[in-house]
Amino acid sequence: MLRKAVSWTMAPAGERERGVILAGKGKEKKERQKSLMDKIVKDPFLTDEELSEHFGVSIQTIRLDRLELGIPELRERIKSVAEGTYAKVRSISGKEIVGELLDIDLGKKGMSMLETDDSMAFEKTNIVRGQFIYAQAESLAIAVIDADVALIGVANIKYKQPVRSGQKLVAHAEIIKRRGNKFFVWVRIKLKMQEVFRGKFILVSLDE
Amino acid sequence: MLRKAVSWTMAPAGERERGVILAGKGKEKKERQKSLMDKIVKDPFLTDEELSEHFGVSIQTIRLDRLELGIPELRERIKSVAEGTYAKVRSISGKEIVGELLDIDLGKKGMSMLETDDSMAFEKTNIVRGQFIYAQAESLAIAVIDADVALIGVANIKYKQPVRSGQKLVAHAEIIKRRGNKFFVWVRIKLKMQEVFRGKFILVSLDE
DNA sequence: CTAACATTTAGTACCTGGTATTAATATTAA
DNA sequence: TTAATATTAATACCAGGTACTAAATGTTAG
Repeated sequence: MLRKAVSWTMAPAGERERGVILAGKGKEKKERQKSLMDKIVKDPFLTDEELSEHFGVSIQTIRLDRLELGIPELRERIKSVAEGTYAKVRSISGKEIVGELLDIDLGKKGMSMLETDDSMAFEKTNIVRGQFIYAQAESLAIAVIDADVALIGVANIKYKQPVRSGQKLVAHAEIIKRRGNKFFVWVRIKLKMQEVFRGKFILVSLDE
Repeated sequence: MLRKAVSWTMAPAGERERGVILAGKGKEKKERQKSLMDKIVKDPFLTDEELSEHFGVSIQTIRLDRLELGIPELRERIKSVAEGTYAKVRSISGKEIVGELLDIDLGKKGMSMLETDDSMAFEKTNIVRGQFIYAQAESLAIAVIDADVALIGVANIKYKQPVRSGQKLVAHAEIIKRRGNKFFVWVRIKLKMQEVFRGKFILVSLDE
């Protein structure tokens, strides 16, 4: 309908760049937007009102800026912070066993499966960090000990191949020796037929 | 007026045993509230509307329940999840390093501190799980390598003493040898003056 | 059976922190 | 002056609530 009015909001300054036209006011805008982006990244919990006070402009201007910069509203920002972190935290600190327990023969052996994902890997390479593979092995080793609580004494570990996120790891643990309250457990982790990790754990049962 | 119609949808056959109906109403409420609390704790992102559909009651009932149970509204729940994890998560998965980096001399050595807490320990014994100590060591070893990405090849580890939650661990890492893109790093973790962990990491830089 | 009570539902006004749209007003370069 | 750009304003609307009032519907004791 009123093409004129609409065309204003449809032509964001950052994309126009008609040579030398931009000066004075345009710079203020660019600087504000840069600073705005920065501020919101640092503190996603700021409302448009707080931002408008900080920059000394109207709320509408802040909203236009967010629109042009593609920054979502407060609630969406908070939500994504919450969602992004909710799952991760549970997986690393919530449970006792890392991965899914597939089979267990208490006091003898056990098997678990870990489906790796991006949150476990280095961003650039998609290679899963060692701590997650280690955690799978350690927690399975503890699980096979038929005792209420067990604790690692010594571990001797070898990472044989890098693992990429998305790959499924299957761990086998076997108690190979027992002396009193000390258990010697071998854990091998395979990716398909390839062994990617092996380690020897010496665990100490703390039961009386 | 609409009450009759609603009461139909309130009796989903399987759940209301006619024989026990005498003791009924009060227990239904208590059970629903217990279940509600549980559900919200597990998934804080549920709206009252979704909850009302799940329990087959009106939105108002859900709100009354929340009021009685002291459960805040959706936005407050999300906000507290976001706020609570915003700081923590950066250290465990957002950043590459576990613990706080105290000092670093890139390519030579580094030092980090990890304040252990209950979430890192076995509930019964308060003994910190090995994976967290390991993660501190591994991530520090990676941090001292002056390269964009590094990956663990082999690790030889010894846990010398159990650590209880609440104790502060100080890790020292030192590059002891370098051969091409392979780095040999020693990491020692101490609790006060006592050494609780030592390990040798062989890291491979993936930079071209 | 009925009155008293608990439980549940309905309806309304209001709140925050927005979106989307239209329009008016500065500012400024050419 | 004129046209483009930037800012502000005003309005209608939305989700997901709070707070409150009123009423309908069980439930149960007497």
